[in-house]
Amino acid sequence: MDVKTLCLGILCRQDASGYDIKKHFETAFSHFFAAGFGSIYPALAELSDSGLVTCDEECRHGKPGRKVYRVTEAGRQAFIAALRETEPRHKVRSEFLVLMYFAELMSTDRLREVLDQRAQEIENLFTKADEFDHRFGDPLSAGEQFVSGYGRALLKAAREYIRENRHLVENDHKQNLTTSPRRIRA
Amino acid sequence: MDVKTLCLGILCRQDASGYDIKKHFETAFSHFFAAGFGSIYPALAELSDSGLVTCDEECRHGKPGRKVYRVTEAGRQAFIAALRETEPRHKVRSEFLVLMYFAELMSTDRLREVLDQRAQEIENLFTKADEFDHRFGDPLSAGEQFVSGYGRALLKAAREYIRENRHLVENDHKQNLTTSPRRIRA
DNA sequence: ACGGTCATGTAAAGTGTTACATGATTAC
DNA sequence: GTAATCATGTAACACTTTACATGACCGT
Repeated sequence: MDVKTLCLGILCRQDASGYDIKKHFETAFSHFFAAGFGSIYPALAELSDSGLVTCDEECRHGKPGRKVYRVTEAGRQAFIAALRETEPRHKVRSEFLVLMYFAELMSTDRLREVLDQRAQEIENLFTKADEFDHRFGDPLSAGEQFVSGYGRALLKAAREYIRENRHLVENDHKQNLTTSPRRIRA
Repeated sequence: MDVKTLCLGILCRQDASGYDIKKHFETAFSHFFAAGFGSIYPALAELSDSGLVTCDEECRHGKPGRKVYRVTEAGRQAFIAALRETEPRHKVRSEFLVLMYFAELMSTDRLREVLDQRAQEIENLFTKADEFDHRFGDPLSAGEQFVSGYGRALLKAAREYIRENRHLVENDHKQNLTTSPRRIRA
């Protein structure tokens, strides 16, 4: 599922500008999807061209002019069709785990730094999740509740695991970094 | 961190062919990094060109000729440097969670199907993790243990969360899909 | 004044995915 | 015999990331 389709989905919930949509990615979608302006603005232009959304430009004396997009009936149907066809994949790409995997090739100091940084990042994500859940305004939909709880549950598991197992990599007393053992193919 | 660097890392542990490296991505790295042949083979060619690895081609009467790569001292140092400089990011891209987020726009049947599929996928990943841990041959390194345990811990959390919370989205009694409520910007 | 937020957009570069093309060997 | 696994590689395509370019408004 690409950014274009996600934008369409967000617009099925509420009218929004590109900037609003970016905010949505950073809050509601933060723990399972990322998108930058460089993906969002072209996506909105394409959606507009194909008639899946319409665009009202607010007149402002300044240059840019805030553009508020609204989904059309065709757009809504297209998104519902996309939901029917999308494979429910789930992919992780973790440089953090790569570093842990190669712990033997890293200094203890660097390992500690990386683990602390990751632990801190997890705490920040908890805070962000709290802010999202307790924002006032609309109550959370069932989907939002499920997804928010999911993120929280995995965050909790990650925090606990790191706390209890960081010693596995930190206490790894290394010999010589340049001659650490290599396996020979059988 | 790109596929090229990861290939270099894998080669710091053991000599391998492109095919072997693909296997490594599918087993040891499966829950935190993915790479296909279309990334791996060009990466190995580039590593070879820049002198970070050498290549022994096994002569075979057939055409392809298995190529076994070996890291050079320069390559080893380059990888260790990469480990020092790599930011410990951790990104998820989950179409599954996107679907859950938009549960209101999906039929209960489709939601059940998606949840069952995800649950099954998680079970498969547990099986794969077991196979990886209990393979004979080399015992797991500290890094491998940490990463394998991490994957397992998060898998467990995901399984439990889905079991206990799928009702949130499944029991969402929908009215009319085409006119479900939309929020208006404040 | 200055920093943060609001606001839009383009272009190039980087990276990965998919499909294609080929063929031997091994296990059932 | 036939399917799976072993084995390499290219080319086109899709998509995202990053850097650039611009500027108003609001709070302190």
